[in-house]
Formats: sequence, C-alpha cells, structure tokens
Amino acid sequence: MTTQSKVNNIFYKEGQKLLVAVDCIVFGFNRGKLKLLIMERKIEPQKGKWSLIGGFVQKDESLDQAAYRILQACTGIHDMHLDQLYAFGEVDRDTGGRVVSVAYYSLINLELFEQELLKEYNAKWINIDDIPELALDHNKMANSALEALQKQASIKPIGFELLPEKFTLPQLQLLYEAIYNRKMDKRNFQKKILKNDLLIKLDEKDKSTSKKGAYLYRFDLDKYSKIKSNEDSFYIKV
Amino acid sequence: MTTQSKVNNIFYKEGQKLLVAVDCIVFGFNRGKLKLLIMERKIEPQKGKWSLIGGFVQKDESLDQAAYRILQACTGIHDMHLDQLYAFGEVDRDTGGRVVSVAYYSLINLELFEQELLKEYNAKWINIDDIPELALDHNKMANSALEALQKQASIKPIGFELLPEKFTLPQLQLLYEAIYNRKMDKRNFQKKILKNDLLIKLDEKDKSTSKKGAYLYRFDLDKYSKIKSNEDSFYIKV
DNA sequence: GCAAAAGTGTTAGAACTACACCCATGC
DNA sequence: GCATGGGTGTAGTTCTAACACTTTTGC
Repeated sequence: MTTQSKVNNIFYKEGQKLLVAVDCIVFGFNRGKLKLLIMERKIEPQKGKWSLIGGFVQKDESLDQAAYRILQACTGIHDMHLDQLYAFGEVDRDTGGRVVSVAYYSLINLELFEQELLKEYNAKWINIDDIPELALDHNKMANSALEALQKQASIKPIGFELLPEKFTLPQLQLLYEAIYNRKMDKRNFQKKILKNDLLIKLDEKDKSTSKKGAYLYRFDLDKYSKIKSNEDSFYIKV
Repeated sequence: MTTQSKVNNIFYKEGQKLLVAVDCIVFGFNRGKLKLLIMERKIEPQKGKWSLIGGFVQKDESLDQAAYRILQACTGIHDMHLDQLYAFGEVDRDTGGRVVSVAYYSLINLELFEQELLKEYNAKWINIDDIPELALDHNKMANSALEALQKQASIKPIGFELLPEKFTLPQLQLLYEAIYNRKMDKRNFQKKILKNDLLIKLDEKDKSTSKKGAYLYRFDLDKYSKIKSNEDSFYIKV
C-alpha cells in the first residue's frame, strides 16, 4: 500500500452513519435496599424482555439531552443527577443491527419519583442483588454502573441524590452498606462522614425505625456548592 | 398528549443515524516531559489545524477496534494500552455536521514509536503544558484525558506503559511529577512506590544522567498479572 | 577536589481499625 | 421492665509528610 492510500484509508474514509442510543441505569434507595429501575423492552429485538431505560439519540439533541429526555419521561423528575458511564460499541451488541449505546447512570430520590409511571411504562424497581437477565448487554451496563457508583460514593456525597432531604445517620450508613455490600462499624462511619463537615444536625428526630428515634440531618448544600470546584471536598474511606 | 403517543415518542421514535468518530489522546514520556501526539487535521472542517488523532467508526468494527486501528496506524505500535475516556456528543461540536466522538486515551512507550510516521502523517509530539489550540473540542478532550491519567496513575502502575522496560526510580518519579505537575520528595516517593512490591531491582546502573549512576528497575509483570484482578493491588498516594 | 545526582532514616501528626457499653422510649 | 435501635470514646496501628546528610564518580 502506498503512503498516500494509507492516509486515505484512515482519514478520508467515508464515515458510515450508525444508530446511536442512550441507556440509563437508574438507581434508587428505599428501606435499606439499593434499587434499579427496569422496564419491559418496547422494540425489537428482544421486545418484551426486561431492560434498562433507553432510546435513540436524535439528530438535533446532544447525548446528555437524549439521556435527560428519556430519564425525565420515565421518572417524572427534573434536574436529576446524570453521569455518563461508558460507550458500548461492540458490533454485535444489538442483534437487530449496528447500534452504539452510550450508557448513563442516575441517582434518584424515590420520594420525587412518580409511581404512576411504573404502570404507564411497564416498569419496576428491583433490588440490586436481584437483577434478572436483561436485554442485550444491559446486565454488563448495570454492573459497570454499580462499580462506578462505588467509586463515586467515596469521593462525592451521593446521599444528596438518593435520600430524602432529611435523613438519619443510620439511613445514610445503610445506603453505603448497600452500595458496597458490606457491613460497617457505626462509630467509624459516623466519624468519617461527619469529618467532611457537610452535614447539618437538626433538632428533629425520626422515630419510624426505633423507639428512641434518630436525629435527622440534612446536607449543607451551600457549603458543598462553594467548595465543589475543589474535587477533594468530600472523601470517605470505604 | 396521550399516554400511547408519549410512549411512541420516546421508545418507538425512529433512530436517526449519526456519524460516529473516535479520537485518541496519545501520551508519551521523554526527558522528564509528558508529551501529547497531535497531527495536522486531514479533513474539513478546520482542515490543516492541529488536532488529535482520529477517524470514523466503520459499520463492521467496534469502537475499541476503530480506536486501535487508528492508533496502530499512527504509532506503528501493536497491543498498546487503550482506555475509553468519554463520549462527546454536543450537537454542534463538529461544525461540519453531526458527529458523536468517543475519545480514547493511550500511553505509549516512545522507544517503540516509529518516528518516521511523524513525517508521513504530519504529526508531532508536544509538551503537555504547551498544547496549542486544537480543532473542534479536542482541547477539552485532552484536558479530560489528563485528569483521567492523574486518577489512573494513583491506582495502576502506569509506568509499565510509558517507560522503557528498564528504568530508574528518579525517572519514574519524574514521570509522576510530570503527570501531577508537582515536585515530590524522593524518599517518600520511593517508599510508597516500593511498598507495592511490583518493582524488581536490577544489578545494572544507568549512568546517563549522573556520574554516580542510578539503579535500574523493571516491573514484575508476572506478579502484577497474577493480582491484577484485585483492583487494589497498586496504590500510590499523590 | 568538586560538582552533580543518587541513596538513605527518623519523627511527629493524622487517619484508620477494632471494640462495648449506656440511653431513650414504646410497648 | 424489657426489647430495640441509637448514641458515644479510646487505644493501638498504620500511613503520611517533613526534613538533611553521605555516597559515588566523571571531570
């Protein structure tokens, strides 16, 4: 092959247009369990199988916008937290044709979730350690998302997203234990989480899980947004 | 809007096919400097401007394969380390039309790089703190890749990729200092790097940078591949 | 003999882990 | 009054950061 034709082959080669999808791994937290939102797949191939929430990217919307559009439609929530996870691009990942899928993951406060959408879309929340076989490569996506969540949970205060505005320390600890699938010592956990100085202790107690009641806290959003630019503003060793 | 038409709109909406590209951020290390490989852009728009190495994904190749194909062509290296960075999908990121680009980054041992390819492709290595204005959103990509490299360097022994097979501890420290753009204490650095127990001290010395000479080391690839499955097998606090 | 880079050890502070008992209250 | 979950402190260990002098050898 000549030099010029090599260059041609690599750089001038006509692009072939592909379908681009987004799939969303949506996490929620309730009663000490980390949950994943799945729905019945609406299109071929594998129509009717459980799958992540997804759709095709349109020509006039960005990847982020497509993910937001789909997630907003499926949860009823606005301004939710959304992170890109990974682009899945195996040739045969979708048996119906060549589709590149960009996966996003999102943390949802279940109190804001519109439950009636479950029926509308034939969707459900399942426990994270009870995920059925999903369509295409969606199990792989969900597993990657869980790994990403584990990394994120140690460097960002993700309780912001998954818990109600007011929550107790035992609740927050249950969240971390669910994410890492591991029991933690409550004294050490509280020391580590409070050291970040992003929690405000309230005078109220939540008595829904014990007779004594546990103090409610809320995140100091002001303080967090002020120091957010500094990536090291939160850290919890797990 | 009726429920059914909402469902139609989200899930059945015809996918619109888009161009998908890969762009590669290629790092090298030489004489204490971290380097980035850039080349003259070969296609419109912004033809002739400096840019990352990239090309279009073909219908019969995965994203990874496309990145590998392009990188292999531009460096002459086989089996190089390649990590997906992020999918850039703003609508107007390519002024020539809608293109979603999946960015990959790679660490290259400059001893293996085929220098004659620089002329062939009109490419060059530039210092990481001396990056010119690049085409499209390529500066953003390069910055993200550097951040990813910083994260990676603390949890994976990336010296494997960027240094020759035999190297000295001062060399390795220069690499870390270049990645983090910060001077480090050599005693503490050596303690931390040696604690991972992945370096083998050789009897040879490299006298190219001092009269006394510095001991050469090599990575214990066997040990690393055995424990690689365990993500925590390497750690250096930076 | 001296300049230039390589090699080496200690100490004080911070962070982490492990661990057990009392408290408040609804029943 | 007792069962249940919530709250709290300490001691030993490990990790980290700061810091300076000696060694080697080509010139």
